[in-house]
Amino acid sequence: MDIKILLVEDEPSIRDMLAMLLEQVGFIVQGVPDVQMAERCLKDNAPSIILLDWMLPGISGVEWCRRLKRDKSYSDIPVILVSARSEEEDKVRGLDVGADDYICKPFSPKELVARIRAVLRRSAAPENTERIEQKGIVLSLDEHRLKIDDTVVALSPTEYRLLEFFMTHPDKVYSRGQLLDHVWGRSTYIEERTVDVHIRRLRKILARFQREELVQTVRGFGYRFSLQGE
Amino acid sequence: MDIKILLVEDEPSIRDMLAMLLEQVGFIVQGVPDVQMAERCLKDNAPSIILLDWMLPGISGVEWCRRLKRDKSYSDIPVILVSARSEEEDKVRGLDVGADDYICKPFSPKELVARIRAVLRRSAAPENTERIEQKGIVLSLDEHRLKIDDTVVALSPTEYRLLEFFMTHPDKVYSRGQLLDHVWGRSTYIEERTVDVHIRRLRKILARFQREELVQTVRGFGYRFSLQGE
DNA sequence: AGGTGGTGTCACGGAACTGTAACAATCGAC
DNA sequence: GTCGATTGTTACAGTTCCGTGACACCACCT
Repeated sequence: MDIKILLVEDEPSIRDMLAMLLEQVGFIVQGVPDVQMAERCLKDNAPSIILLDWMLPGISGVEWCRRLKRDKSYSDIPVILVSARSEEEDKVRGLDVGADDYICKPFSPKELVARIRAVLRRSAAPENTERIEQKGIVLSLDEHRLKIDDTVVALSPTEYRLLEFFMTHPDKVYSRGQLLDHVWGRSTYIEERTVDVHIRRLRKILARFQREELVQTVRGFGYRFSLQGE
Repeated sequence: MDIKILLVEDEPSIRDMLAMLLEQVGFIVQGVPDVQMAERCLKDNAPSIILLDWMLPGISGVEWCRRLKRDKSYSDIPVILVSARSEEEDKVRGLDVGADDYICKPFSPKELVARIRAVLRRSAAPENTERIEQKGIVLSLDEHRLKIDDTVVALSPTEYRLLEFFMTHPDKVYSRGQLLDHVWGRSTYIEERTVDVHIRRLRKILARFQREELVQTVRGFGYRFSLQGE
């Protein structure tokens, strides 16, 4: 899961330093010096979060933040305001422009990273409160628990995701590549044969409850989770 | 049904801004600069909720909150404490004093409104009594006390809040990040692994009463407080 | 000042998980 | 039936994840 940060900071030395720091932690950083450039990146790159300097030449960061948050199409991108001044008035004004967090220079790298993670964590994840039931197999997503015939069954994370995907997409054939995309996530590079092994592991578990036939092989294409027998 | 907010904040600019913000959302706001004025409003207006600045001239917000919560006739009015960043560490004390929630400047308007609604919803719900009981474990919320098998057990504030959260949200998996949000509060930036340590401490206490299995690890996702065994 | 309890962080080690290779079994076309 | 292609199965090593104890720091109390 790639996280793209749009870093808006006019002072080149600071910008570069921050970019380096953030890339080192694993983020993908696009650094720009002003709001004009930032707006272009916004459309092209769809950043996950914006790190925005308070003071900027031309349109200030605060002002841009306010506009962003008013704009329906961008208001859900979290913004962290970065301020040089550490004084009261900033905090006060920080309130009403809709920034999701606020950090004052000087700050420690650790604090910055932690705050970015916290903001991202918060803005993501509307709570998942579903419950899938098929053939006596009950997957309750919020409890993260699998029950077959009223018996609790332990699953490894991958097995769980694989089964979840199958149960939400029954009776349809998926190639190994598609399964990798959906269960492992797009940007992973894994041997397709690995899917076979996980299918095997899942089957082994289902076999304990005479549900082996649910996961079917479609030779030459992939696998299918079939509710109607055969 | 109109919701009346009593806003206690000494700094006029902040007070006005908050008042405007809240009125815009549809609340009725009465803003006052200190505790003396606040007490008068309390009697005249019967506010639905109090938004209380931490630092106030004369009697501090914290102190007043403590008194309010001791006073039977007012203890059921919910209080949200508002604190400047520098006082962030005092969060624990804030909740110990009986405040229903706590929010740090700077915060987004969205967050503030969300918290007000959440607190109101919570205090309106009749199910939120001052007592939670599960499996022989009794949390008396008003006393901040824990009893297991009729034995009083000492808990640190964090342990208490963690257990309280678990007991009010049983059988559901929470990631470390979600636990940080709910138990430590948003606007904290703490290492996620710290959650592990507190889980460990809580388990250690529960183990003294053969309740270890209540707190379960869900590998790759988080933790769960499970009432149904296994 | 010194003591105490609470808290966040770190480092270490062990356990669980997972990808891969290697081999066995099966299928389908001829 | 034979043969190549495809899939099933197993073992194993590398990696990730989690539990645990230790420790430093801070607020508070005496």
